[in-house]
Amino acid sequence: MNIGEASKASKVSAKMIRYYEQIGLIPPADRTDSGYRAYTQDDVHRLHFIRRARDLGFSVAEITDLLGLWNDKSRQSADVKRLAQQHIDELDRRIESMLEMAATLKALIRCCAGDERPDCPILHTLEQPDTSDDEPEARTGAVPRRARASAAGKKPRAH
Amino acid sequence: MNIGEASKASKVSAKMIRYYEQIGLIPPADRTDSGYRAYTQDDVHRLHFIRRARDLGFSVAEITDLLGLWNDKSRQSADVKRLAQQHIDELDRRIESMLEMAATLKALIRCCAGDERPDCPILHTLEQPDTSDDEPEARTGAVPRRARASAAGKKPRAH
DNA sequence: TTAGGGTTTACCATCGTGGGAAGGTCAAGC
DNA sequence: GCTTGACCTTCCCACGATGGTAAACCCTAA
Repeated sequence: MNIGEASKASKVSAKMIRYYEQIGLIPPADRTDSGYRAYTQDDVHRLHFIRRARDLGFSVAEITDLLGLWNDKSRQSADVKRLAQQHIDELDRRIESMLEMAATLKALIRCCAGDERPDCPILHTLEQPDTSDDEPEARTGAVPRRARASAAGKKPRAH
Repeated sequence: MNIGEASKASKVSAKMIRYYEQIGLIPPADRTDSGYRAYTQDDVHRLHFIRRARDLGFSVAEITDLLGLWNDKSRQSADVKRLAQQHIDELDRRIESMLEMAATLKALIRCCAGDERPDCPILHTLEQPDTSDDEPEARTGAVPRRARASAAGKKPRAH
């Protein structure tokens, strides 16, 4: 099977298939005499597995581990569960971070007239030298802004 | 003020300050005779504005617009509100996408024994050739998997 | 045989951030 | 004065996952 056919069958772009091979996520494909990559059903199966894991937001690094477990017939399901749980935790962290951003913005937007006048609490707030929590560390149970920001949007998925 | 002091005061790293200057988000800083960048209180103020906007998840491109409005004393608050609303919409889309991923994973995890045996519904599901909706287009009101994936995690914020 | 489509590699871009090297500058202490 | 350490400068590289393009090669059907 050509890379194009494998791509269609697995729903992974040819570009990405070559990339996955390059970074070692998948083993180098067999080649025809003329240098074309040749794929088997099993290869497509693995690519599709990858594709579905990506759709669930797993990073390539995490998928490396998932593939390892997938191929390990003596795996312990606890290991898979732990990987998945870690990923869920990460997702939850990022969701939480974005919810906070959105909540802050929604609160600001509610106070903005949104008319022809220049006064705007949104800009006003961005301008303020730290309104709510400012003193460096601790006090309330609020998540440190730094942490919020860091957790915000790693692992892009724009294909 | 040195770039180091401006960095501390604005909570924007020196690296980022230079980068923002390079991409034109902020005007080139004045220089001392020896070539050091020199910042005023106003410059720090602007950097801090940027920092706060980044913390709310605005991209540099969006902040360009926000800064434009900030400097425009004859702005209409409606314009600011529209920008903010668009950003909220984008955040909501990404949150929704990640919630779906997390929900799927949580459902799978509930079915995983998590013990020493190899059987695992998580791997099993990743292995399946598209369980629920498979036929190419439309049918239920489900969001196309493609769209979900694309909206997943743009705009990283890892500093 | 030729035309059109698929494939190969190689490079560039994204976006925002950090890291580091090589060299210049400044201020404090001797 | 000179040294030392902290700072600054520019320039390049890396990340992660993906898309784009270009030049060259291959395959197949007409």
